[in-house]
Amino acid sequence: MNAQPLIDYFNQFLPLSEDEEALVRSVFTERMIRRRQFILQQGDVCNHNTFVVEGCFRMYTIDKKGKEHNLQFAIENWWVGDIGSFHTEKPSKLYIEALENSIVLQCKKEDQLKLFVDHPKFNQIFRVLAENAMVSLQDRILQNISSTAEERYLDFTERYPHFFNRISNVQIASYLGVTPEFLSTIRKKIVKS
Amino acid sequence: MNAQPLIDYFNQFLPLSEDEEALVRSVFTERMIRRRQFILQQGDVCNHNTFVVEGCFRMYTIDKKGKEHNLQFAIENWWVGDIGSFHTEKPSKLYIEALENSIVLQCKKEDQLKLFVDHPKFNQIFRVLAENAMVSLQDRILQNISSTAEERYLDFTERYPHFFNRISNVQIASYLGVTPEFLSTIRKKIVKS
DNA sequence: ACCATTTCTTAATCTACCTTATAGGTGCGT
DNA sequence: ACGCACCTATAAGGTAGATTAAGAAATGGT
Repeated sequence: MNAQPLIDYFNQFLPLSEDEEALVRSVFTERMIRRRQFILQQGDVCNHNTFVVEGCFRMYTIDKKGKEHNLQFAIENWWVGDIGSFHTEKPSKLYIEALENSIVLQCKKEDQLKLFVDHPKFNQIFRVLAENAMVSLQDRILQNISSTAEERYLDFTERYPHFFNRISNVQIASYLGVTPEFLSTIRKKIVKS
Repeated sequence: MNAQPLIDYFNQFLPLSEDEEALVRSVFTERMIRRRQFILQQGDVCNHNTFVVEGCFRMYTIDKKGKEHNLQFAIENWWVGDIGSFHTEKPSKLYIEALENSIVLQCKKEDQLKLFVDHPKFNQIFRVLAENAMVSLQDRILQNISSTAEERYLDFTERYPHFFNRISNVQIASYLGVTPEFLSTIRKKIVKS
């Protein structure tokens, strides 16, 4: 079990003491997830907070018409989980599925609370993480209500160049909120110009 | 100067000690904002975190074509501010404008940091606030990529019934990402059915 | 090495939503 | 009472993007 990537990650924000590092090691457990495997399914309560060490995930929902809509991708050094369900302990509306064979570090809800109580520094780290997430979510909303699909696609390729060659266009289309067919015509138009 | 609404608000999350209440009183200052007045303009750095005691605000951006797009409204007991700019101290792309004569409580960046350092409890409160905000932002993104304008409007009226009679349809249309004309036809259709 | 599945593309038709324009309504200041 | 600014409604024509269908290319499992 190797929690080092997560400890390195935390140290970027705020250097951890030996104690705190030990606590992280004791609280997070490593798991291998195979491609197509789910770590959360609609109807389940999200009991774990998940840090991606290696691999790739998508978090999505299925609407009344049966269509999937990607809310978020997560690769190395990203967090993934349904925070709403995690907090309220209500059933999630989301699925989280591995797009590649992956390695994650997971922490149960009660253990994460222990982290916050015993070492307030983690409150600060997770506050900053949540605030950063807010900023990018706000950006994305602004984009959704103010840009065309083409502009959103171009921005996506610039903002997430590593996702781009790793995630299929079907998944990217679902993230951008367009059909794969229309993404295809967008791509053709961009290549031409 | 009356910080009681804010103190009541904090107490809902986590009861404050006398010390902490005093700190809140010393760190937040009251301001009256008149209708049409701005508390943030594009290009300025967002130096304050703002809690709305009374009144109503909208936070919006202006795109390259000169169109306004509402990102958020804020009424009593809501926070408003550009967190991205607040953190990075980079110029904001956003405007925050009062839609009604309003009363707010504001706190400077360095004072808020003091709050976090002196009383870690505020780290926890603001972590929970940020996480809650994340959840509703995620919901909104899912809605934007999966629903029609009519569905989004109906959801808005259910989710925010108090906004609804207080904010003009022009502003609501801008929040939903449609033109006021199209919102008008949506409303007509809903009344009919 | 093979078949099955998924992925990408192209094209025709269709719909949600935008644009522009016009007109009536409502509140507010003087 | 009047004019002015702002908000809402209606309608015609236009465009971004959806839907359906069908074929080609790539990928994966066994």
